[in-house]
Amino acid sequence: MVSTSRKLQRPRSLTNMIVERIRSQIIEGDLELGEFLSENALAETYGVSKTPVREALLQLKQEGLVDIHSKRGTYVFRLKPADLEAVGELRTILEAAAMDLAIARAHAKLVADLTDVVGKMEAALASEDLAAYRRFDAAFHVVLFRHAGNHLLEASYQPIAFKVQAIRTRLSVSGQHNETSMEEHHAILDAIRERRVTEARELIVAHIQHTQQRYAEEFPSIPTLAVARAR
Amino acid sequence: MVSTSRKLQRPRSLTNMIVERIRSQIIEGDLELGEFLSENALAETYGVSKTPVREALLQLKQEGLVDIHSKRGTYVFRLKPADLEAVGELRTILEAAAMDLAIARAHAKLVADLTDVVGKMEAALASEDLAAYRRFDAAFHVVLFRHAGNHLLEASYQPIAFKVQAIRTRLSVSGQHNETSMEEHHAILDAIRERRVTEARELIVAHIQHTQQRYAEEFPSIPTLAVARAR
DNA sequence: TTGAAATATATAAGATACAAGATGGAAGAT
DNA sequence: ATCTTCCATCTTGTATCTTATATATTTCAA
Repeated sequence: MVSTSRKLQRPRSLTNMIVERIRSQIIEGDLELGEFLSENALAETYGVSKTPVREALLQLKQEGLVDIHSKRGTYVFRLKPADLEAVGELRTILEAAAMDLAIARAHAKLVADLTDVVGKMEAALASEDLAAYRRFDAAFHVVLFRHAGNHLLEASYQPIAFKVQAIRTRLSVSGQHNETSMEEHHAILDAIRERRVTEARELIVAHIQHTQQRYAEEFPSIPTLAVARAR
Repeated sequence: MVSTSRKLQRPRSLTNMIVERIRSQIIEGDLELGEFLSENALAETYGVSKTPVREALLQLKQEGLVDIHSKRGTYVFRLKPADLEAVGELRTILEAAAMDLAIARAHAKLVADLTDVVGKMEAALASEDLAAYRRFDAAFHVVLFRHAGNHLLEASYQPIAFKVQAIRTRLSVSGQHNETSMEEHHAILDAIRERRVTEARELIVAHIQHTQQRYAEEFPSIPTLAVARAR
């Protein structure tokens, strides 16, 4: 009995591992928007056959991270202005609902977890670790869903959650942005803690809309059209 | 120039065809809840190899219609009482939002399409074609999303839409049910037509909750646990 | 008789091989 | 010079074959 809490780490399937790696490359910005993803190349890169690669790409398609064109190939998703709006709108709908439910059903745990996450966001911001800040920002919103007590609602958020992360990576370059974001998260947490439900909902809706608006302003500057068909 | 509007019907992939066939079998009740779906058997049944079958099952998993247990097999989803509640809750959230948006963005088309669908529901009910009634009932709700002008919102509904259909097939046996349902759809359509937005939202929320409640009452009588592991 | 370990079998997961559609450029016709 | 057609090539889509794992069954010992 050497380790006390080793999870017995059941090896995940190759497909899952590849999904996670490609997804994180898209989220972190290591792959460009619109970049071509060759099954053969990916299989070779990861030292596996095309089968798990294909299945991974299929799953990423469901998550909205890649576009598969029949018999032509798979490409990292591209961001059109309309998508940005659609994402913001859907986030507003889902997150507001999730927050209501979470406050009603698991207030104590919700507050505890959010407080924890906000603390980590503070720390990341202080040490200027932007990648970490983005991850905790994502975690904040995921926590809302986790405590909403409806796994289907959580599942609905999943696809756009990744897309939101990918967008965030590519658009949040200005320093001002994160300062404002941090304040907004604090305000939301405070409202939740004190069960000011309507105010909390208004704050989170406003937060999402601010975020979308800032992104929309930066939008023209990003290389949406970058294709980078490297060979 | 023989035919004027033949679409040149590009043949879909085998995977898509199989997805559609299995999905419809689940929705229509030809496959029992919890029934085992063997890759080998399906491949043989449809006269294809296991690859497209696997990819089809993967997609059906995303739609929540099957559960895949790693290395053990794939089963038609099972309905637990908690799922029923979760589905209803999520429907409430999404459909209310979709309706608001659709009324704001495409009122004329929305009213036209809903009127059409309600007419067909009426006809199906009159001729006691229950299967058709269920399809148009599903169509009614899909129309709301189609006109909401947010393809991500529509995509969010997709997974539970099929599940709702599958549930409906298995639970709506009482005649009374459909009469009431018909009336509710009429009321919703009227409210939408006259742009009584809040009322329309209340009506559709109530409609969904009624539906869930009726299902919950019938629930004990259905063979959720039916496994039917035929060999 | 009971319980644990060994073994058998069924099943999916993955690798490899092959077929077929999509694309772009070259060659030929106008 | 420009447009069309054909063909080479690239890429996915599908089939077949092999391996690994989970579960049931059997066997053997206590």
